[in-house]
This record gives sequence, C-alpha cells and structure tokens, in this order.
Amino acid sequence: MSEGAAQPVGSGGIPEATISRLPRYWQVLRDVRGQTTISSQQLAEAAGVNPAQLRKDLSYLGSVGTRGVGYDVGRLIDMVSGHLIGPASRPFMIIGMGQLGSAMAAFTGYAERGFRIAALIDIAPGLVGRRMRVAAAIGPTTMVVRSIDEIEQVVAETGATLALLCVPVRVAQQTVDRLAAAGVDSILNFAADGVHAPEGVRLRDVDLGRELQILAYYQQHPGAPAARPEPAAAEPDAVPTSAASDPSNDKKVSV
Amino acid sequence: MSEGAAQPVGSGGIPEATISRLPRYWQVLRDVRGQTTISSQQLAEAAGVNPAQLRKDLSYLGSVGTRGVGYDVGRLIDMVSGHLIGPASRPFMIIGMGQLGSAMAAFTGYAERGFRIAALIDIAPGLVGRRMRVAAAIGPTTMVVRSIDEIEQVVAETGATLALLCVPVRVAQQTVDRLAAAGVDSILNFAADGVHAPEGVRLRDVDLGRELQILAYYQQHPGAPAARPEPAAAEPDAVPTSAASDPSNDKKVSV
DNA sequence: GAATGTGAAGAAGTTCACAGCA
DNA sequence: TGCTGTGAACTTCTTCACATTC
Repeated sequence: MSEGAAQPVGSGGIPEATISRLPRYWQVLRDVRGQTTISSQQLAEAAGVNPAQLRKDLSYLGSVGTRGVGYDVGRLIDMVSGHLIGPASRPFMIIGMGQLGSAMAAFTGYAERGFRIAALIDIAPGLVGRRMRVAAAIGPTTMVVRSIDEIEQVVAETGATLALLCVPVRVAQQTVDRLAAAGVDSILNFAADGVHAPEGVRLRDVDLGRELQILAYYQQHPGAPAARPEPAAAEPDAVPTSAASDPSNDKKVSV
Repeated sequence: MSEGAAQPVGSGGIPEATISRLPRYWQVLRDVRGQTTISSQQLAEAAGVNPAQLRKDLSYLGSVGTRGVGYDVGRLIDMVSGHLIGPASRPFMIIGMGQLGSAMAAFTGYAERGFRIAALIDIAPGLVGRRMRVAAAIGPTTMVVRSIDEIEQVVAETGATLALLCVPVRVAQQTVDRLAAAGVDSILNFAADGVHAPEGVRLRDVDLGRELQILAYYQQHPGAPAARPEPAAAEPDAVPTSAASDPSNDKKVSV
C-alpha cells in the first residue's frame, strides 16, 4: 500500500529521533508489565511525549496496536527490544577499571536492559588478573580483569563488539584506535574530549562537562523554553516544601 | 511574522539545538587558545558541524566575528562561557558518595569547564563526616562529606543550586524532592529511571542503559545514519600501539 | 580577496485531526 | 464507542548562497 509518505530515513527506515525515544518507551513498558494492554495515551504520558508522536514512532516498527483497545504490552516489549537489542542479551566490555569503570561494573541494570558484561579490561599490571565485583544477572559476582593486550582474543572469545570506554582522557584516542583494530565497532565514551572515531566505528560521547554546561545555561536564563510546551496554568512558582507532589503528572521540565 | 524571522525562540532567544552545541564549540576553542583568531571553517570542522551552522549559532550570541578575518579566539571563549556558565565558576554538589559519586568527585575537568565542587553529600552514617578526595582547581584535595539532613544549610552556605545525583535508583525520587525543597533547581541525574522533576526544577537524565540501547540499535542496523556526519580532518595520528603505561591509573578518572 | 552574517530554501521532526477498524 | 494509524499542517533545525564588510 501507499507510497505518498516517503520513507523518512534512507536506509533503516526509522528516524533518528524515534530511535532515541525507544529506550524510554521500553523502560515504561517494563514498568507496566502487569497490565496486558496500554493505550497510546497512557504510554505517552508516562514517557513524557505526545500521544500522536508515540503512535507514529511505534508505527515505524511496523506496529501492531489494536484499534479501540491499545497495544499489547508483552508484544510491544518484545518488538521494541527486538529492534533495540536483538533476540539475545548483548555482550559488552568495560575498558579501564579505575573508579569510573568500577562504578560501571557495579551497575545492576544491565541484565534487565538486555546487556551483559563480557569482560573487564585494563592495562595496569596492578589490576590485570585481579578479581572485581560485577553485577550479573543473578546477583553480584566477580570477574577477572584482563589486559588490553589480549583484546583481540577477548573479542574473539566473547563476541563483544561494544565497549564502555572509561579510561583517562589522555589515553582515550589510542585506546579507541586499539579497540577499533580489534574489531570493536561501537563505543560509549566517557572520556569525551574530541576523540575521533576511526572509520566504521560508532562512537557516542557521554560528556559530563557538556551536560553541566547545558544545565548551567538554563540556570542563567530562566524563561528559556525547556522541552515542554504544555500550556497548563501559569502557577506562581510555588516550590513544594513538602516532598509530596501532586499526582497529576505535570510534565517534567527536563531540559 | 511581524518581526520577520528575527527572534527564533520566544524567551531566551537561543534555539535549544544551538545551546546543546555550545559546549562543543567551547571545548574546541579551549584547545586552540594559542592562536588569536579562527575561521568558521576551522572551528566548524573541529567541532564536526557545518560552517554555516556554526556561524548561525554564534550569531545568536550577538556575534562578533570580523569579516575577512574570522573570530577572535579569546573573545569568543569569554562570550561562550559567559552564556553557558556566567562570570564566575559555578558551584555544585555531588549527592551520593558511592562508587559513582566518588568517581565524579575525582573528575579533574570541572575547574577548566567553569565549575567547582561545593559539597559532597551522603546519608550513610559511615560516610558522613569522612574526608574524601576531590579534584580541585589546584591539584587534588579532600573534602568532608556532609549529611543530606544539612542540605538546606549547605545550599545557604555555598550558594550551590546545581546537583549531580549519584544515589541508588530506589531513593532517587525522594532525594530529588528533598533537593528541590532545599532550593536546588538543576539536577543532573545518573539514576535515570523515570524520576519526576518537581515544578521549577530542571532535571537532565544521563541514562547509561539508554545510551547502550541506542548504540545496540545501530549495531543491529548497519547502514542507518548515525550521529557523526563527517567530522574533523584526517589527522596523521601517530598510532601508539603500545599503550602508555600508567601507574597513576585510577587518579585521573575522567568521566 | 577573504570570511562573516543572514534571508530563503530545504529537511527533519512534531502535532493535528480524522478516517477506519475492533 | 474507543483508539490506532496516518496524511497534512505546522514548527524547528540545517544548509545554501550571496550580499556585506574588513
């Protein structure tokens, strides 16, 4: 059917903006696994987006809602995670086991989100070979830190081509190059300082300084539009003194 | 229409998309502090954006380039950081001194980016009162962890209304409410699990799971257009395969 | 001559509004 | 009746192209 509406994106078909929202939908869906169906209204509200937006986003996945009813929660979860992660849990490595890397290893949310730690990597002789705590699917466990010199072997053994880069800034570039050479094609970079991604590697920066600066901008410029249009009533800036907030989900000001 | 296409955004004047790019320009500018001027061409290339985009972005700041010459680097740095951070360094608090919070405290890039740690906060009796290492403007130093019960006082003393939230997910919401009540109006949230921002609070989520899922999507769908258009010039990048041995491995955890 | 600043064209993303199906 | 799916309107963002200034 159809033709008119051109495919919004050349290859994959799903617009970038939609992809970046999928994880949020997915998370909301996990939180409501109890119910069997959910309407675009409900899901959109919980995710903080417009219902039409949500329906359009889901329609890109080749949607399967039922008119008059809503979406089947279980089916939608499968569908979204199929697109995001694939059928099996996805292995990844943590590179650099300093404080940040250790904190990442201790994060308990991986399994739930479809990932699993395949290896911990460092270069320091003092760390390589040591056991460190990691959060696994079934409670915490430990894992031996391996050397970056074995990286090719680790990639071959585990099949992990996704890495969390937690090394100091000054070795970030060389480490990225090293990983790329070993076949890693996707890197989440916490060193974030103008690291250049080699051909064929997808690098995503998480830059603390950037996030802080953006927040600081909005602190300095009150009145700047954040993310929410939401007409709502103009309220006299009543700061809730008691933690209890009203349940009517007034949209967040997330910037 | 009346005013023509003048002010593109209602209140502040600067489009959101532009604001989110300013930190990147700023960082590039810091890296080239040596030269006195820079052209939109050069700056744009280093930042990985289109030159026209860059010029338009800068023009929102009430730009001050010189035709035929380029931009004065020093002046531009002042201008951009004036918009992002303001005249003085901006104080912030780290809430939750677990592994993640400790890693954040050790991050050495704050001063350079216009921020300074004003306080470390936790709730655990075992931590409150203890000294922890933090990276300060002049080398590392230590700071006493204070209780969240003193939060109002800390805010009053330090003037910090910006917080890095590094607490476990399950107490994230209540902590946010607590901070909001104490006058904190901007929060960078690492717990990131559908935390709701009280009225008047700007919450920005850094969600590890989300970032991973987005990367995983592109792994599964090669050919989809990613983030990097076509960044910097090809640099002759001497690839140091032998990673620098780094004894002080954990100190400079750059996050 | 060289590079900025910007109107206008173009692309991408969002929201509306309603047809169509359960 | 209720809610999805989607063309079309609308808004925002990006890029082009060129007049303008040094």
